[in-house]
Amino acid sequence: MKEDWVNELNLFTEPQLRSEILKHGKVIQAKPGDVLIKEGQHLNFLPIVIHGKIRVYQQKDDREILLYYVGPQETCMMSLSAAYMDYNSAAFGMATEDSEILILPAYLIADWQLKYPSWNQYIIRTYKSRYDELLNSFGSVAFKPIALRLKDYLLSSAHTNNSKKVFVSHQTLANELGTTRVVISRILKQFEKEKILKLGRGYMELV
Amino acid sequence: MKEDWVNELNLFTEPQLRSEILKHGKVIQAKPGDVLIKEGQHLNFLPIVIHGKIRVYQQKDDREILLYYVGPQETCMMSLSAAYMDYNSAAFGMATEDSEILILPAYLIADWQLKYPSWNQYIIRTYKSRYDELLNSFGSVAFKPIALRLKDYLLSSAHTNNSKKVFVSHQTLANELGTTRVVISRILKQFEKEKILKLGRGYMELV
DNA sequence: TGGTCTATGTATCTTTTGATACATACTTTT
DNA sequence: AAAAGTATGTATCAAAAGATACATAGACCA
Repeated sequence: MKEDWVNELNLFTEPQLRSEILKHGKVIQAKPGDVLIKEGQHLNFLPIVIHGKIRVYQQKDDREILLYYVGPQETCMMSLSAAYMDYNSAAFGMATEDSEILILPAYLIADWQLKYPSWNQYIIRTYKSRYDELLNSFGSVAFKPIALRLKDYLLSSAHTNNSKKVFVSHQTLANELGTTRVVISRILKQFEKEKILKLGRGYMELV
Repeated sequence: MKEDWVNELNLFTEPQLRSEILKHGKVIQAKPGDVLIKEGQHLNFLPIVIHGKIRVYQQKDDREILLYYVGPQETCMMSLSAAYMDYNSAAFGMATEDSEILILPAYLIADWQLKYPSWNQYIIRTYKSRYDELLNSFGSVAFKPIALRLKDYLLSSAHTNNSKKVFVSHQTLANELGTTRVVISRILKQFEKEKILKLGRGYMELV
């Protein structure tokens, strides 16, 4: 049934808002690796993830660095900014899982902001949590050596998946942290010597 | 006359909002060097700068790094976040000029958000512009060598003041960019050799 | 089974950044 | 003018991070 996904996004309480979303929104599918948003791209829509996950990152030359992931019910800051001003995206957005994404036309957002309190709340919360997240990352990049950021990343990853095993390649870690593969391999090997973890192919196990 | 400062903040159009601000707000004075907000501090107020400037920065050990400046009519993200959740500040706020600051109780903010469109706009714009700013800084810290960030800083500083002369000490530059004085001195001397600028005591002149 | 792709290990060298120490010189205070 | 404080110049050494190159090994495929 068509309303399924509106119900899953049980964020928006006003019936009228829900019907507006139904009316104006489209749902698209994305596969892992699909780049939905490119840096510099002009955005006239707001994506809200229904299922799946989008990785938002910056890129320079052959380096990249993670900004955040957009999970179910969440949306992307870049697009939000674009909706208010006439703005271009400052980052890339790529699906990392099979995803279903609700696409809303940007011009509606400012409107809804005033009309629907639950939408208003949603926008504010998005800004707030993304800002805090970015602030955290900023502090880390500015003050922490890569080895420490790597350790933090692995611990948080293990915690999220509730498993000591983290399945990720060195190259991917490099991309998340904004450095190169060799640097990651070197540090991981050091960690192994310090008995902090054990290395395998395609994964590592924390101890 | 008491309403003077409300009129100067010609951001808020609703008469009722203006009178609420007058009723609940207090104006405080700050001198250069006054630390208004400390990292970790619990915030239950929202500061809006009327005159002057507040420097918002992070600190770790003896290092610090600039997040942004809060100028007239602007407010501080940390406090905004604190107003919605029960949050602590993630940064320091210090006056860098003689400043007049309007202090609003945090509990009013969520209320006003729904009642007054101009307040709503103000909050959203604040989040948006601060977020973009921080994103920019993040990209710089992640990808650019210090020498380049220093050059950017000086150029932007010269542009803002509309003068080729930038009056700032090496130590201050180090604090803005998150590094140490020696590093700055070294790079500046290099710039001088490359005829990019001339150094003086307490200032430098771009060419 | 051989070939290809991906992931990892590692050595070497360079660059960038940081830490420490000390000297010099200008400014402000007493 | 002497003293104290602030700003700058610079040498030396160490650590962190990056660049390049190449080797090995598992995974996957034809």
